[in-house]
Amino acid sequence: MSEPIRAIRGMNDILPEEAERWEALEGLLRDWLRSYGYRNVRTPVLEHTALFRRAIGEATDIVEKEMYTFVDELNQESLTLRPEATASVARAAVEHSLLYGGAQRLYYIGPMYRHERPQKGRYRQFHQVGAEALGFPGPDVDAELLLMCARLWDDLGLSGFRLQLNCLGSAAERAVYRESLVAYLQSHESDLDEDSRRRLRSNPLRVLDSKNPAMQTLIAGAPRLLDALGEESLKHFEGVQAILRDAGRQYEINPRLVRGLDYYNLTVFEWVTDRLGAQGTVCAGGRYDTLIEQIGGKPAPACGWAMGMERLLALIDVKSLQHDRPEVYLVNQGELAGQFAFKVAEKIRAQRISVIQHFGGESFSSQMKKAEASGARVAVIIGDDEASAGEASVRGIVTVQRLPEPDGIINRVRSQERVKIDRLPEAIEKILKGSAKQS
RNA sequence: GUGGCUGUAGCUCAGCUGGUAGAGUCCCGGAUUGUGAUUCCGGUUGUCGCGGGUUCGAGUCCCGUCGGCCACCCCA
Repeated sequence: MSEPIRAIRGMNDILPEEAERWEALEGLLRDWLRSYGYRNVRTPVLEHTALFRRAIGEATDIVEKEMYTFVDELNQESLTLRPEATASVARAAVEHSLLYGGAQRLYYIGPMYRHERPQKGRYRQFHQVGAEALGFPGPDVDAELLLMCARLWDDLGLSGFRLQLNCLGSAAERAVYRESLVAYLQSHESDLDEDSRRRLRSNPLRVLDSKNPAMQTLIAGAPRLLDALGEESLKHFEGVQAILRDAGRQYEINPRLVRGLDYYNLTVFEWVTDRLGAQGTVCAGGRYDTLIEQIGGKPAPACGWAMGMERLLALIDVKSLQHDRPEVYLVNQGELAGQFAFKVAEKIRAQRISVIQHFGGESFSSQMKKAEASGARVAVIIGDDEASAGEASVRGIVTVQRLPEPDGIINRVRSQERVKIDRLPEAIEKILKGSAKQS
């Protein structure tokens, strides 16, 4: 045997059992997004590297060390697997003049790629659902984007989320603040840890994000960005908060909430939970009013968030997303019956009833076991008898719990009907309706 | 990228201070020659992650390597 080829580290196969949960969640998310007027966009997973360098920022961790970037040998272009999709959506909006007809509410669902060491809630290929509201300047969209999340948590039965909010102001305000922060940090440079010293030069605001306990008193004493903001920024921030308060939604202001991507301004936020270990952020985003202009479009305000699908799924009760099961299992034995089974199966499927056709000619006994294990509610049974008569037997399947009966035998005598195949769909429907009533 | 823990059947795991690789589950056949539970009988599951070393002998000890998990870091 030759060496088996394995999947790439941090990139997971999603097998049927789990894929069913994914499909159920995706369906639910699409309905939810549509109910707020968000429309689907699908952009390529591969983009020119320059897009992310320009949008996310050269000095960010994502761009510096986490991107899957390679040169396409055929034409010597530098390409990158998208580490996030906001840049792509903005690019697509600019490229196709999507905002010409007014503001747009958009959403996407799909895989993203970051070369990080895998751990719980963090993979190299992971999936995000994201909403982007392009062309809306006011705090009302910011609030809508937050309130819709709150509603999703309610719909999914999830509790324990905390909403953290902050306001980053404008680029000009941050530049002024940055100077006072750098001055403060430099005066305490000897107390800074190695990471913070590096960031002091590259991205000083990120120092505030440090989780190092030894740094906390120093950070607490630093000048606050909120104090450096002008009237307009504060008014926008207050506008968002007013709507949240009015809706009765709790939030906390975290003045140290900075984001890892450079394009954010004004409102930034994170929904966090303590049920996921170290990767507790399930949804995060904010306003990015300068991004569209930065990538070459006509200036337009924008706001959005992204949610980690793997993290979301990890929080959702397994049972709340139901299994797919076929309606009919088609038992057949014998050569003639095997041929006839194809005709019977198609006859049933023509009525939009799902059928699993048994292959392999095992004993009736073992085929009936498989029928029950499949979760089907009806068994259609064909032997050569039925096949030569153009008929099929129909039998309801009752799922029995595995409890030992007093006499050791479970009575499974069920009515079994033998019908011409033209009458088969109605015979099946009758049983399906009957068992639906029972459950 | 750094650290800790970990790797035995498809899955869950046992395997003592080195001495012939095991159990449960799952799957298949039969008891039941055309029908689902339980039970019983029989059967298939393995380069013990990989490579090297020590030894008469390694699943077990040592070194390396790869994968997994968790944390740092980062973020969704």
